[in-house]
Amino acid sequence: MKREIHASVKDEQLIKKRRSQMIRGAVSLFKQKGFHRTTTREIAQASGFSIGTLYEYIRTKEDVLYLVCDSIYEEVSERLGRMDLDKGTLASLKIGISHYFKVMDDMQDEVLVMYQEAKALSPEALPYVLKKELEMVGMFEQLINCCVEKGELDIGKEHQQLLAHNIFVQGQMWGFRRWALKKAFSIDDYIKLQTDLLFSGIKGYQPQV
Amino acid sequence: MKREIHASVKDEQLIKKRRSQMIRGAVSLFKQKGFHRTTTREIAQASGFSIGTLYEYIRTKEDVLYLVCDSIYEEVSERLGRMDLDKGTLASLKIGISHYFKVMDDMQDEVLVMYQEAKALSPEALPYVLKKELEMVGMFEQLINCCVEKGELDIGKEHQQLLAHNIFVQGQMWGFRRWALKKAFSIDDYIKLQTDLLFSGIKGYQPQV
Amino acid sequence: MKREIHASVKDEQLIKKRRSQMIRGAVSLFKQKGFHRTTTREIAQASGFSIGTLYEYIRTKEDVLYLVCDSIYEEVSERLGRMDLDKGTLASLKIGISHYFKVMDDMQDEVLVMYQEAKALSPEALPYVLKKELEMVGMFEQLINCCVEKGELDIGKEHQQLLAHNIFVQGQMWGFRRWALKKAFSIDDYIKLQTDLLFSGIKGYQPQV
Amino acid sequence: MKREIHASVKDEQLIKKRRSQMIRGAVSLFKQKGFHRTTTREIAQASGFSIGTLYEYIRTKEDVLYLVCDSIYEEVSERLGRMDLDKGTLASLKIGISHYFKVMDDMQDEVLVMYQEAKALSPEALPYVLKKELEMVGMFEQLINCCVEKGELDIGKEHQQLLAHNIFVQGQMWGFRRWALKKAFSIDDYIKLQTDLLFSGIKGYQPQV
DNA sequence: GATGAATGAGCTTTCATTCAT
DNA sequence: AATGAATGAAAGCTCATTCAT
Repeated sequence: MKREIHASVKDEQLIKKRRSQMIRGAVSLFKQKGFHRTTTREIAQASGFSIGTLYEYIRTKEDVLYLVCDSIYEEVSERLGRMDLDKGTLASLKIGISHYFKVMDDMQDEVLVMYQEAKALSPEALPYVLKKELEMVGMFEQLINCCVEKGELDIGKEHQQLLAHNIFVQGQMWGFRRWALKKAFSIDDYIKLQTDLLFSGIKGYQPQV
Repeated sequence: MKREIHASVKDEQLIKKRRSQMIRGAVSLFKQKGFHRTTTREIAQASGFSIGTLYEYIRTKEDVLYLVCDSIYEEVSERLGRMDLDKGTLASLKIGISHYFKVMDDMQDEVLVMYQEAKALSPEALPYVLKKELEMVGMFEQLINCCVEKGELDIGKEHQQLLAHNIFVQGQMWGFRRWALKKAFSIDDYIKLQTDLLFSGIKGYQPQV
Repeated sequence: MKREIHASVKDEQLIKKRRSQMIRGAVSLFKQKGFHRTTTREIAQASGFSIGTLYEYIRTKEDVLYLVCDSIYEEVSERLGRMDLDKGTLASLKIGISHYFKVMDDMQDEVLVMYQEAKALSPEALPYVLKKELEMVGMFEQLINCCVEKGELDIGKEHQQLLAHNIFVQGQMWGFRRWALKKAFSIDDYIKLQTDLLFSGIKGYQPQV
Repeated sequence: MKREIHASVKDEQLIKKRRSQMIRGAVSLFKQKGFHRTTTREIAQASGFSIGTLYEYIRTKEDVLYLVCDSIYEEVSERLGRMDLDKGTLASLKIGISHYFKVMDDMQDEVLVMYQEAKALSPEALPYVLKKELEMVGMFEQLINCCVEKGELDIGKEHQQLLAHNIFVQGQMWGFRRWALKKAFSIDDYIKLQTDLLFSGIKGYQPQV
């Protein structure tokens, strides 16, 4: 599933180093002007090497986008992976959400970039990215499901699944709607308020059958 | 605030007609390939006229995007505007949400386009679009606030505001995450489940101070 | 030699009127932005009618340039034609020059336009314009030649011919170098000084054989 | 004052070479069809490289015109600069004029191009070109002024200034009126006759006060 | 392994001209 | 006779990609 991006250069160490320079440069450019308005020359320059060198490590401009997206998911996954998914307490769920939201806050720019540019990936690369997303949603589903199994939570399968999506989107939302949210809330406010809404719902309401 | 897009043609009736052809054509193309990968010639062709004619009704390619975004907001606003915002019952809030989600379902393609391409608008056009978004979020805030004032709901100002954002984003989410959601839910499922989650929260949870 | 510019309209009176509107509008535009940077739409607008009407009175954009050039020559010729070419006195030559320079001063804009844009005429139209120029140079030659024949002047055929060219060009020069000349001289200064230089030459010089 | 034309290429040697190819190609095209009727593709082709390469060495089509004008002035200035401006004898003035006219003869095409197209330069570039012209006129003024100071010539400041302009324009005139002058004169005839007219004036004339 | 000059397909936009009304 | 909407060839310019050094 994971696409191997072709490099002409053999030295794996070097590839890693150059690509990391590349990703850093590209994220900063994509953030400012988006993928389409950024030229390969600019990416090369921001990466600290020449256009010729850039093409020693990728085959097409889209490869850069893929590398960027991949690296972002990698980092998010990695940071979320540290959570204990199987505790099965509401407290641990709450901690998980809070942790995720904080990661999203740290990676605002990256999230924004991915959010806006991922659709520019080719039809071959897109599925991999979407799969990664589902994996992450899956983490929240697992977190929630454990609570249900431990009897801490009483919601159906479908509610669980949608809840996981909601949490995931609310994390991203902090990134892509920050033009509106940041005016009103700090990240800590945001975490507190979202948690309240998620957990307590709206008082007095009874779901109808 | 609203930008007037310049047309060389004088006949207002005709401008309206041609622009609506243009928007229809453009939405369908942007949906498939995005704004940047769509050429002006393709837009002209999809609109049913020549490239020369296209430019009689706009000045730049970006004008097309603006017209598309504007028309989408116009339609969404118009359809939401029919809701009764001041009833102040939970039932009316629920109906409002359901109504909004259904509009989002009807306009999936348009929403997706706007969602992904709005950021390609120039810095001059963007504020207008964002303002429109806030207006719509504002509608939900009002809907919620009425319930609070009528004593049907007991949540603070900030929770109200964030709740409005959440509802708004959940509507869009049905459009931009349909690759994942549609597999699991119909729009009616989606409405039912989201309403449940919004209103009942997660049973057993007590917000901490 | 003179090109008939085709008009779809029959009424000769009207053709004359419309074309004169056209020339007035075009001169003012060509002056500002040159022939190539002026659009036919602008010409139509400046003439007070629609683009469709413009094309009822010409066949191509170049026709407008031709009409402009022709009308300028017409006016210059007509005004110069009033001079008495056969008096044969130095005084009358001086008067002729002064008269011509004043015409050039009155018609600065037109002269500038013609000067800069005539070369844009098609190979078919150019000869007519050049012929007109030679006619005008010919007037000065005649003026000079009369003086020679009356014994007022003692210069050879070739000197006569070149002198006529010089006078002609010095008239135009007042138009096309006004960015430099106007800073230093009024038109009356200019006439006085040029006449001095033309007639007295440089004191103390003896032409060598 | 002098505009630096931007090049993407860094090798200064190469820039020089390519631009000289470019100027040669462009002059030949501008001569035939003028600046506006010449396309950038044609310029590239005439220069011996691709359109892409052309734009590595300039930013806009107008840059080509500027480079052409600049190079012409450079060459004319350089060749005139070799004259001894401070000798102060009529003979040296005569030699200067003759030298200048010969330069103009050698550079007929270039002069014609500059003459007809310079006005197409942008308002930012034009002043530089005009300044160059005044510098060259200034050379003749100096040449003349030395003669006056050495007592070889007896004309006032204003006559000196205008005389310099006349000489300058007569040089250009050999280029831009060659359609008429070449029929009658060789360059040597032209030099001889113009010198006669300039220096001896018209016999028998007495300037009036 | 690094460089950057060269390439040309392809893009947006303009505008002279036509023709149905 | 007048109008102005429609047309599309053609223009200027960009930029992803290649490849000789």
